[in-house]
Amino acid sequence: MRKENHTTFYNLDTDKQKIILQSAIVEFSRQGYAKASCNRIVRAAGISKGSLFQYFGSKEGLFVFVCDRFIRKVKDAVKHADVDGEGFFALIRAVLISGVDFIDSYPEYFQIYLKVMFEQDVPGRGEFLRRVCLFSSEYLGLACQAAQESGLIRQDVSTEMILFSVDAVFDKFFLSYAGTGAQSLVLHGLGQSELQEKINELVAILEQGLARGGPN
Amino acid sequence: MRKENHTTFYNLDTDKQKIILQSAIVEFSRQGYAKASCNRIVRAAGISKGSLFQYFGSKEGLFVFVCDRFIRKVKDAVKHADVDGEGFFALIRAVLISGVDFIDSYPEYFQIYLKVMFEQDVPGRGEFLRRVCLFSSEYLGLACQAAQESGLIRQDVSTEMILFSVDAVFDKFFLSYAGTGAQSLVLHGLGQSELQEKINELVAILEQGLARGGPN
DNA sequence: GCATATTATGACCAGGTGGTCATAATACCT
DNA sequence: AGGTATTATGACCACCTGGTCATAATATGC
Repeated sequence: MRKENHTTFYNLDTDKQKIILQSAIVEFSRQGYAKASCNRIVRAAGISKGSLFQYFGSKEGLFVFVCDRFIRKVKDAVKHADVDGEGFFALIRAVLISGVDFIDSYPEYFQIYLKVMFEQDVPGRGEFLRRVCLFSSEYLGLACQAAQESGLIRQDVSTEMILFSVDAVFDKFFLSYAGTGAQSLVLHGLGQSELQEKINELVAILEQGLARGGPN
Repeated sequence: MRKENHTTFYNLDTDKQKIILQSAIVEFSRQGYAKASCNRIVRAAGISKGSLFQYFGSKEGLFVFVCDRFIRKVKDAVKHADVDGEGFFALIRAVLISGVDFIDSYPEYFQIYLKVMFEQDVPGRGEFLRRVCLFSSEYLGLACQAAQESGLIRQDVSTEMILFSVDAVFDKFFLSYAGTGAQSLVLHGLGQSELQEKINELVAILEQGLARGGPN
């Protein structure tokens, strides 16, 4: 594998950089890693194959480059998410809303994330997932623990299982919103207020459970 | 595409049939549809390429054949699942347990299901998922509705969202159990009693919610 | 034993893949 | 303008893919 030369890539017009990156992102988001074709990427970007390999060295190098950009976007999104109100369930709401925002802003990136999640032999898969999910396992995990300790949520089940339940709801919610798979619940294309209504229902269930009767 | 000839396949020794099928199942479970290689399958099965195409006509034909077997196993599993006890949450427990049983019995089939779930351009994907998930969308959906109507579970949220929540927990539970992805909760390799304990916790959360205090 | 029908085989095909590299084009400096 | 360093290009490579088919092997019927 020839060594990549990111410098040459960065010397390009910003527009051309964007076109190339976007072509790669679209291809990876549609095909995942293994099925993605460098030929299609260069065709879409309007550059020669030699150039692509000059910039990124290999298919793997290009993919890692794209993933780095992705991670950067995720970090930005997490940083700028603001929790509206106090308490554990306000946090849950905030995460749901900022997740939806992220999918709206970068739908292709989200697709790449999903593809990588369920594809084997993707270069850097482990590290990539770890970094993307860092939020869940660390930030959210700590939040659950803190909420338990301060008595905001029940203490008679393990923090592990609390986090698991919250994650489960998040995962399926975002998956439904992105419209992937044969989902029963249609979230994609809903208006702001309708979506808010769905979130309220979901948090109500998470908070008070499915059993009959109110929260107390 | 030459027409397939299942008859010729069925005329084979039962053992040879099993070897061929198993080779295909293993390949599809590891690689999904697109990445799966007919060459690898025939090599693993110890038959010639021509024979495989004689039996099944095409890669797609082979895949559909494998999927049919899968569907049959799912139907059997659903049929033989017995609900221990009464009420909505006994049903939830039963589904979790029989799901775990299925994954133990047919781990490769479950992997194929996961792969198909998140892969595009898989022949018969839509119908396959519909048939596998028929249980969720129909049986379980009706059960939720019935439980609401008879007052077993709360009525102030939509049936749709109830089913959504239950599905979310199921999906992540089975995914964790199968050990796919970078899961925080380790379920795979747990003993019977430890697993039962996890299920109890999970159902408790589903039933009573995360908020402080008991179910009433 | 012979003739016929069925089944097995793998060399072969067109097309796609990631990757290379001699050559051409361009930019830059004096 | 001339010379040098950088960048762009696409024909080409080895390899793999799903699929075919003439031929060989085998089973069957008489």
